[in-house]
Amino acid sequence: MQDVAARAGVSVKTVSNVLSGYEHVSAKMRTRVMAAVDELSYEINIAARNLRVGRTHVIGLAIPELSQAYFAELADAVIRAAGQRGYTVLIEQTVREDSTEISAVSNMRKHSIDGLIYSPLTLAPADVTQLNVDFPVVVLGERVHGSQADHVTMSNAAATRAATTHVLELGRRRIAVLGVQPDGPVGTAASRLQGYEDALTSYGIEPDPKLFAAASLWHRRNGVEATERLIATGATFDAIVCFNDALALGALRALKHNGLRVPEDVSVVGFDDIEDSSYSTPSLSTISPRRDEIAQEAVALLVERIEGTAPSTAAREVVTGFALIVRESTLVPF
Amino acid sequence: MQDVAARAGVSVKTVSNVLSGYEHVSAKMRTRVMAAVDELSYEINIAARNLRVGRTHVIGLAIPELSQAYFAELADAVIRAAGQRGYTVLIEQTVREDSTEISAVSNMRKHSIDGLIYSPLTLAPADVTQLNVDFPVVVLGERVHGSQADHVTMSNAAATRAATTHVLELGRRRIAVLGVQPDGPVGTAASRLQGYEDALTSYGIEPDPKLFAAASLWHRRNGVEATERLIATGATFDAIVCFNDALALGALRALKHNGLRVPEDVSVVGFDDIEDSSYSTPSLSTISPRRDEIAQEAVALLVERIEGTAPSTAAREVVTGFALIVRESTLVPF
DNA sequence: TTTCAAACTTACATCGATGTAAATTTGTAC
DNA sequence: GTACAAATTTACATCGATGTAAGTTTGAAA
Repeated sequence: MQDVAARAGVSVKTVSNVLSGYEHVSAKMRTRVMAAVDELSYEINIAARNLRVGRTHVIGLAIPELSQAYFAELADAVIRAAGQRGYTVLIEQTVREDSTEISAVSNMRKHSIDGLIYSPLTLAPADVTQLNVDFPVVVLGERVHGSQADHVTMSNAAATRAATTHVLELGRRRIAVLGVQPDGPVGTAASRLQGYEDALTSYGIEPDPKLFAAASLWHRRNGVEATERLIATGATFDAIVCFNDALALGALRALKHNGLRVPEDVSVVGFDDIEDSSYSTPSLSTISPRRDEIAQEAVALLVERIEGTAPSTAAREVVTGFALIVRESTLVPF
Repeated sequence: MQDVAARAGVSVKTVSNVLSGYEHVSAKMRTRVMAAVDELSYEINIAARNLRVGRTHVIGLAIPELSQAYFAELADAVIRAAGQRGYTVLIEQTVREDSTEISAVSNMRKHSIDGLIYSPLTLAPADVTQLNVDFPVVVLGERVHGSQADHVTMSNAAATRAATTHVLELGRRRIAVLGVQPDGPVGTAASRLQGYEDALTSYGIEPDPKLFAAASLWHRRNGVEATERLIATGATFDAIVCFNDALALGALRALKHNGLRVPEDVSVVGFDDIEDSSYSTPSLSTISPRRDEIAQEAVALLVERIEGTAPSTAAREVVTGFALIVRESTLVPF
């Protein structure tokens, strides 16, 4: 920066002012400095700036696993949203095969991020309060009592109700549900189960625990296993509401394997609208969350906290929309 | 750090030595310092260390798109491999919808990473030499003449030859190929095309350009479109070798849509072994690269360069293995 | 007891930017 | 021509760690 200042014939501070976008800099100075910057192909030292300013313009994104399509697509959306605001994203995977440590942020990086977007999966969002970090956190998922953090969530209950109502309208009445948490209702799974039960109830149907298929993880594998188990119990069903698309794709696989046709014998509906859902055989009806909207809102809330421009210190909750996408897996009426 | 030193009754430098793992520190001192660290729940300031040391222990990973399953799974593997060596990964997406800029590393972050793992897709790896960065780079893909960078690659040609030979052994003879680059052979696509042609030739079959289905991008969408186009030309074929799984999954969809049965009428084989391939209908035969091996090798090479422990300055090339996974899409003999 | 290396301390410069505050120049309106 | 705000400069401290180099203590071997 010294060199640039010398070359442009201005002071070091002026160069700094130009590069950090200080308001009161004349256009003349700005061009002169930028010319010198170009000539010397100077690039500012981020580490020094970080040290001095105390900010890194990096935000963390804590997700269970990048290899799950939903989270990969979410990460993509968050990276783009953050990029628009001049922030870089550091991804932390919270489900790790190599250690028992499930801290959302490795201690090493605690002080190199300005804030965190935290997407817990089956974890109860109460864990958020245990994060114990000194930067702002935005949680993806419904707000829980006592949480100080901002939350961005979709209407899980309403969306699952819509999905369930959709198959009810097709005339299905024995509707299984896939993805129930075996250890009692928490977080996202609890809300989705609520939506499912509400829909049934409003059709005068009593939810039947025999049609609850548990899955602690929501991978394809678990969808296959849970569906096989459900079939093995001898329970009869004519539809499956799945708590995410991976489970649903696994279910499709297991149903076919057992000679059940989709959608003729069983309607299947998923949740997430990951890319695969459009291309599976049959293609999957699902709930499409507004991923970009979620990402934008989460980044916006977080950046407001980081930069101190949030209107109030009270925890906020943003609820994003969803859409029911009807594809082949629920196409044929009963 | 001052406070910790005072609390432990040692000098600041000793604290620094303990925390940075300096060799000549007695166990007594180490425990004493660590106790003080715990009591004050002190955490070292990364920004200051970065500034002083000139390293960040962050490596960049430049991939086309995180939302593509292959790259998400690769990123996952790289993050784990890097984590084992004490490095954090910063992901850069090189295909961006929002700008024309396709620089592998945004200038802002150029100086906050110690090295880069670069996975070009359709780009010719020659672009690597234009990267013009002052840190080491490891390229995923075959080494090109003149490249100074280390390369980690799988045997693309051999793997595609194996895939093609597999369908030849089933008795298929009119074998289409999906994913050919429309603008001439470059990079990965070129190697895979070579392997396909080699396999045909060794069976005494002349490659037929009418069976070349071009796709500039390798998404499911392009697989559908290219397959539809291929069918529309009226060309007859009894197998499709696809340059990646997304294309293959798109092809499965298009074939079904056109009343062609897989594997009875057409054998389909993919490349990458992404998770979906096991769960599609029919499940997809494919080439499984050793993703973990690729990630481990790439990180190892890069870290050696960063830390100056590489045995020589000459560019190295590591070739990783692969496996042919046979599933339903190539199950029935002709 | 002597000797020498390892362990540790001390003091200070340094990495490269930005904040502060006071001083000076420039520019515009009256 | 004066007044005043904006633009700019200057000088320096500072963010929090680590490298250097010289000096002191400790401990084990000769």
